[in-house]
Amino acid sequence: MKRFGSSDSLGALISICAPKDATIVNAEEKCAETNHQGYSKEFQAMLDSLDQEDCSEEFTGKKRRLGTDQVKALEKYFEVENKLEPERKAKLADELGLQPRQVAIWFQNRRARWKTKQMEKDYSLLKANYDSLKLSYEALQQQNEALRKQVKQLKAKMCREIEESSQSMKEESPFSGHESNALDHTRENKAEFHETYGNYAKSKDGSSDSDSINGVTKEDHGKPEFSLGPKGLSSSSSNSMKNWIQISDNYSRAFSVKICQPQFMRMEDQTPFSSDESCNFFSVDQAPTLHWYFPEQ
DNA sequence: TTGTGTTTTATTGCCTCC
DNA sequence: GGAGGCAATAAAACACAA
Repeated sequence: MKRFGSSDSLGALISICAPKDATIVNAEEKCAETNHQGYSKEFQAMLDSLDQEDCSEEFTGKKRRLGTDQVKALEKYFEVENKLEPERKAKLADELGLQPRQVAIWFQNRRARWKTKQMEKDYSLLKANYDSLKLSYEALQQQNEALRKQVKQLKAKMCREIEESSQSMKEESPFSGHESNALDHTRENKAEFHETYGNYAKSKDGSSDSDSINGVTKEDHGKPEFSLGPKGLSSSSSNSMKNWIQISDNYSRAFSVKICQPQFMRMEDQTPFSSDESCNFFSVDQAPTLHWYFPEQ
């Protein structure tokens, strides 16, 4: 039933369309039937009463388009249900004066068209979503870029400030010479300090040096001012030394602790110095290290 | 009128389901 | 194995610009 070529279709057409109560018959079928002999008088009379206009078009075996009303009716049925039950198909074919096969083919083609349109709709929807997403992405990218620039500027500014403060400390330092000289001076001064202040502590209460820390007794902590010793260092230079030590101490607390513990943080994330932007402010050439301050470490 | 692109109808071959 | 669906395709009908 499903398979028939164009030669078969005429025979199938004739066999199908021996209508008992058909009111509408396709012109193609009508013409075919007209040419066929052996129908009852009643059927022949019905055929004769059919629209002569349609029959005047000689059937050439070519395709014919469905009528507007037929298409409208089929569309209406398609809206309700896009697949046909065999009974419904037969009924519809009967109502519209078409072969059941024609109805089936029409539905099949209609489903194909619907699918294509649906795919186009889906594509448009997806494209719209994609475009919207792309716009958001680009906006975020621009925002990201602006923030990166800002971070870069802030890093540079911070570096400059650190460099400036480092420079000012360098100028303020009593050890303007090479670091090794500074270290020598420090050791020398420390020895003097030990000698002088240690003796002072001993002479004061006769106690041993055990209560003193690096020559400074517990009681001496918090003293507003003290002298490093009578030999070689004046009062003003010792003040300067004390200030330098204080500044350096604060400085090391403020920066070196973080910088010397890279295992706890990502430098590029948590310090203003990325690997390529580091100011190297602890380098020998630029600023004094604090080795001299704790030579035993 | 004609060439060309689009739409519609119909066929074919393959697949799945019962 | 038959019925029916689907994808691919052929071919006719139609629309329209040149």
